[in-house]
Amino acid sequence: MVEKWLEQLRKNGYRLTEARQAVIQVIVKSNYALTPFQVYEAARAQYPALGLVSVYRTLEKLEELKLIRRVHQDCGCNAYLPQAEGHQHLIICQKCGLACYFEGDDLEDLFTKVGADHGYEVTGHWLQLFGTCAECEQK
Amino acid sequence: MVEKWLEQLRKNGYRLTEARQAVIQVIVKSNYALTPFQVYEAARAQYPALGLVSVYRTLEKLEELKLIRRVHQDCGCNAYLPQAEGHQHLIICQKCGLACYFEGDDLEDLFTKVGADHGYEVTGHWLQLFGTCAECEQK
DNA sequence: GATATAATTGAAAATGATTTTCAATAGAAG
DNA sequence: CTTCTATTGAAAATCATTTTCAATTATATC
Repeated sequence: MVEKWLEQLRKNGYRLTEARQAVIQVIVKSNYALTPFQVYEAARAQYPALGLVSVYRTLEKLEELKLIRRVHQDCGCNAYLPQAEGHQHLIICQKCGLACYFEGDDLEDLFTKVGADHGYEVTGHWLQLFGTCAECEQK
Repeated sequence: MVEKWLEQLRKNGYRLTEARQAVIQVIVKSNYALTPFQVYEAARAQYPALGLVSVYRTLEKLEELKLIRRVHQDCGCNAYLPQAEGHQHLIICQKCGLACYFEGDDLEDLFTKVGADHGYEVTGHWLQLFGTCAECEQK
């Protein structure tokens, strides 16, 4: 998976630097939305010379290549998750932050219709569920 | 409508100041999500002594009383709209920003089920549609 | 491998939005 | 009208993010 991301960077003319690899390593396999600072802290374990600025710049490129996506929440809109394949939506646990994707193909038509009923040509949507994950539910 | 909001403020022990009335007047009837600065600029037409800080403080209280809600978009997450009655979702025109609410009662069950399929107890959701409004469509 | 060159880096400064501080002001109640 | 306290606007502080810039380093070429 890391390889795929590195390949994407290379294919688009970006260099494979230590800073970028450290950032990717942290976020590529995360089930939790991470802020730039959280990525910074975690990635410094592997590459202590890393600067926070490079985290911002790397996240920007990964988002541009659609390898990650920004996650919006009440508590802030500056956290990132790996982007899912195809068209998927998020469920996020409000206790521990565990994130999980689900398919939502069947919703598209519904949204198009609802929009049309109100005079809008629907071109996109945001859907995100909040709840409690199985593990947090037990406690 | 303005009266209802003022009543809500009074009922909760807040004073009815000129600053607050100016802010309310601007946002209460808006079909467009407004940033604190946009509210500030518009409200100063009515009450020139208004400070930006008071706009922030008033928006905070209106949100707390659930009279307005924050709107998240790619271009920023600091704009506000009047809150709709009951459980409604938003459609926003990507060209002019015109916002419109629609009912979404029938979606609740679906979301609960999708969550359960992934081991989550769903407690809330965000749904927002993006598109082009009828007027912008013509151009 | 050594070299050239342009992208990338980290640190520091700048920016922009938001929050806090504080003395002055003005609602609300008596 | 007076008292009391919430609220105000201005200025300063804060926080996340972006820009600037000289030094570094990945990559292509020799």
